[in-house]
This record gives sequence, structure tokens and C-alpha cells, in this order.
Amino acid sequence: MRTSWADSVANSASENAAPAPSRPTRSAYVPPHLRNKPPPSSDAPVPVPAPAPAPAPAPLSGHDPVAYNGPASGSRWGGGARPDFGRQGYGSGGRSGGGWNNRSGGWDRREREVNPFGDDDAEPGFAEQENTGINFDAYEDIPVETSGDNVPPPVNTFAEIDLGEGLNLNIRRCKYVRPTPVQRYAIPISVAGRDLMACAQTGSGKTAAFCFPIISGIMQEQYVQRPRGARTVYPLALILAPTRELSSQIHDEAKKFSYQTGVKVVVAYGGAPINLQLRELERGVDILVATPGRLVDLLERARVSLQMIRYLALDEADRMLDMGFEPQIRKIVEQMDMPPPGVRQTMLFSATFPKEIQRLASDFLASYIFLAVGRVGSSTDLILQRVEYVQESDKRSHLMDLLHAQVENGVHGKQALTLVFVETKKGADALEHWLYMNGFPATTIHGDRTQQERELALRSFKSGKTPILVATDVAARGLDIPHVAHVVNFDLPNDIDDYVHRIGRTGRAGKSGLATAFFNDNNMSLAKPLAELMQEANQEVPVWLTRYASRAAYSGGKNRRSGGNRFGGRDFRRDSSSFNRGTAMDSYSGMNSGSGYGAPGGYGGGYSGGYGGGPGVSSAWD
DNA sequence: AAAAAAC
Repeated sequence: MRTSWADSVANSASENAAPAPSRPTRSAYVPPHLRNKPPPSSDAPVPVPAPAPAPAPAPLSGHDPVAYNGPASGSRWGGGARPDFGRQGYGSGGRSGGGWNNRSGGWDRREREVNPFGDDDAEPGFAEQENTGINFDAYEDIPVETSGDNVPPPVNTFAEIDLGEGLNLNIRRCKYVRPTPVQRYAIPISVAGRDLMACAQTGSGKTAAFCFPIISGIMQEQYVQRPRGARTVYPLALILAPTRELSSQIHDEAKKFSYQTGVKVVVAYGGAPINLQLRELERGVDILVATPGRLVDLLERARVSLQMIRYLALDEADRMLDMGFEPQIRKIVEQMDMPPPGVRQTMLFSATFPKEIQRLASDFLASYIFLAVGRVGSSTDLILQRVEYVQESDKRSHLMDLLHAQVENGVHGKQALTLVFVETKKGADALEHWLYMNGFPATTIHGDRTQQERELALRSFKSGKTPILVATDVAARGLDIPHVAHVVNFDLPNDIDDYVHRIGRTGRAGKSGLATAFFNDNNMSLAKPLAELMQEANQEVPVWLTRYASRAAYSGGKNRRSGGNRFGGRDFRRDSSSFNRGTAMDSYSGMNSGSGYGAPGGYGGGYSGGYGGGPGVSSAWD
């Protein structure tokens, strides 16, 4: 057993070692925010206190007014036992004594929280609640690539990293027994203070992968004093997502994870009354989950300051940085008062990561680690993909045929859920109306509906009340809707990555799923990337599609699959002149690849193994 | 060209 990464960091940090990038030993690395360096430019406004952890245990007055109302008698670290270099310093596994505060350690003044687990605070029974639905053996087939300097090694259990007692308890309440592959790699990387660009398949546990380190880190920073603006609040972490529903979902998850930890999570997005959100913010916020537009509004009103942000996470990061969003994101990240890369810690997650976007994203990162993780089975092993040639005029009747077949497949008298993607908002309304007139219980979600309507539609779909949901791309990414048996691409997207995200709404949490696409002459630009994608996923590619694909003009850039292999992306830094692009990954020095739990070193052919589809697991899997 | 995202 090797010494833990945290141990190494602790050792080097206590020696005040400067970062030594030239020496690739792990112990040489000191996380950016722990480096005892003055800020790069002296005129930079330094928040009070500077975002780097205080060099010595802060005075334990516990008077952070915004959120903690912590124990009056001392920090959760138990007095002076805490090493003085911040949250990375608890390498010795420290559940012994002086480490994390126990639950009795000071909830007194905390507001009562709604128990998101509905177990009324009963101690979770561990053994019988194991997540038996997850076929963990299949993890051995998961391909993993990391690149970057001094990559912290993955963990096999949550316990290997002391995330803190409160969070550990919630992890057990969520019935997470072992970390998923992306969590195994991403959590140690984040806990070590490193920036991260993570590419992990849909349904692979990304939300927890960025929430755990954030919550854990904040739990140990309660001594941080935040400025007290008149009505301005100073969150410590910011999580951005491209749609309101996804923000809401992340908020729900984060609240579960932070239950009774004292870490306060607030969500803010448009279409909902801002006054409610303002009131929530005023009651204290550590982690702010938001969509960009509403956040900009809050920033311009000076109701939120990003001055104290230590953690920035972008979910669906490639979408957040595409043409539509990039200006807003730049404004938030670069033109407001957020600490720069290297001071804050930045984590970018998505299932897909085109190289152009990676290039943009590197502006937001400091000496980051790139991580690509496949999925149990593979994103597409669990999903049976079909493509049918359907003329525009035949689409409706063809859809009706599929839906009739679906009705017969229904279980327990309930129709299986079908998610139908269309290209336009008008098209969504029209199709929903037509379905409704033809006796199909359908609803629709798109950006022209009110937020109330959107949320109602989603609830109605999830509950099975309207088991058909017609959606635009607003529902393409990140939404975790259990029991979606069938995704229909009524209109195919123009971008193969969008297709990947859409079909990822089914086949989740170990369940199998079906994805049907209607292809016609309007989709020719997708022929080649679609055929390639299906081929890689061991799907049956219709002969006619192969023909179109070979006929398709070479589309060098746009529709090339961002990864070109079983990953949604590949570190673009490897394409630089020094690296000879190709498949010989071993020739890249900073690059590691390995499979699941095995020792590093290739996944020699074992990848085709399917995942047998066990019974359902907790929906927080994604 | 469309979708998303503030009021």
C-alpha cells in the first residue's frame, strides 16, 4: 500500500516546499492556493482575508455571520490539532480525535434543515443498503486517461480520503458504497487542490465528483471571515450550469450531500421570482448554484460578490463555453471580482469536450489535470441505438408506430417513458399538440414555456402522468430522469456531441435504454460522425448510413467526434507540436492510462464487456 | 438556423 497522496502533500507542505514541476515526484507538488507567495500583482484587490488559507489557525471566534454560526468554542478541527496549511493537511486519515468535528459539535444555532433523505435522521443501516445494483466488477473495464503534471493517484473507497464526518454520513445515506470511476479519480485531484478538466460519460456520477471536494473543503474553512456588505453575500463556491432545470437538480443533490454539515447551498436561476432567491441568499450561502443570466443580474445588483470564491465548477462545461454562453461566462469569471486561476480552484466537467472548447477553457485553469473516464460498459453499451431513414412528412406516423410499440412494452400497467427531441420550440408545441389530439399523453418542455410550465412538464413526465415528453435541447444535457426507456431523435441535432448528450438521457444508472433516430437528407452532415459513433459503440450501422457516411465530404473540424474514441474528449495539449498525434499514448510522458481498479497499464481488449444491467441504483449516480 | 440564458 502506498502512502496516501494527502500524506505526501502534507509532508511537502509542512516543509514549505516550493512547487517543483520539473521533478515529477508527487510529494513535490503544493496546491496553488497553498503556496506561500505574494499575489502576482500588488495592486490586485486582496479580499479580506486573502483566499489562501490563513497561515495559522485563525482566531476561532466563529463569527462568520453569513453561514456558519458554528460552535462558539472552537473550530471543527478541534482546536490546535489542525495542521496549519489548510484543508489538504489532514493526510493522516485523521478520523482520530482532533480531525473532524462530530455531529454534536455545534448545531445549536443552525436552522433546522429539511431532511432530504426522508429517514428522519435514523442512522443508516449500512450493510443491507449497499448499492447492489452496481456491477463494480465492470469497472475493471473502464478506460481512464489522465494527463498533466503530478496526477494524484485514484482512490478505491470514499474512506481513503477523509471528506469529513458529516459528508461521509450523507454519502452513506445516499447509499453510495464505492466511488464511481470519475469519482475515484476526480475527488483526489480536487482535494489536492488541483484544477481539473474532466470528461466523463453521461450517468457516471459527475455531480458528486465535484460536490464532495467542495463541500469537504468548505467544511474546513469555517474560520474564513467574509466581508459583510450591506446586502451583498459572498459565496465560497460557484457551480454554473446551462439550464435552469439542471441547476435545480444540482442544487437538490448538493443539498443532500451537505445536509447537517453547516454548508449552505442556494440556487439562483431566471424565470423564477428573484425576491425569493434574494431572501435565500441573505440567509447565508456557501455554495451558489446558478445559471449565467440570473447570476449576472445578481452581480450587477451587487447582491452577490465573487470575491471569496475558492471553488468554481462548470457543469456541461463545453456548452457553457460555446458561442452562446462564452461571453457571459467570461464576464462572470474574468470581469467581475472572482479570484484568478491558481487562487481559486476550477473544475470543468462534461461528457464531451471538443478541442476548440478545451483551448478556450484553458484560460480559466491553472496547471490543470485532464481526466477522461469511460463509463460502466460504455456510454453506449447500455443504449441500443437505431437509425431509421424517415422523410420529414413521414415522421409523425412513424413516431406513432414507435409509441404504440412502446405501450406494449410498458411495465406494471404504466407506459415506459419516452423522450422525443425536436429541433425547434414551435416544432415541440406542434408535435405535442398533434400527439395530444391523437390520444397520446404528452407534454412539452422548451424555452418559450414559462418556468412554471417547464417544471410542471418535467414533474408530470417523471411521475408517468404524461409518459411522453417532447423537448428541445433544453432537456438534452445532464437531466437525470429515471426510467426513460426510449429517446427518439425526431429531429437529429447538427452536432454529434448533442446527439451523445441526448441519448444519454436513457440507459442510466445501469438500466438499458433504446435510442431511435429519424434520419433524412437534412441530416447528411451527421452521417459520417453518427456512423463512426455507432460503430465505436458496437451498434449495428445500417448499410445506407455507411454509404452516406463514405460519400460525405470530409468534415475535418466541425463534426469530428471530439474524442474519436471511447472518450468524449482527449486532452488537446497532447496535440501540440511536441506530441505526435496518434494512438501511441504511452509515448506521452505526462499521460497515464489504466483500467478501473487495476494497476496502470492499458486496458488490453477487455473493454467490450457489457454491464449486464443490474437493478436500479440511486438516481444520484449522475 | 436553433437552442439556452435576466428583467
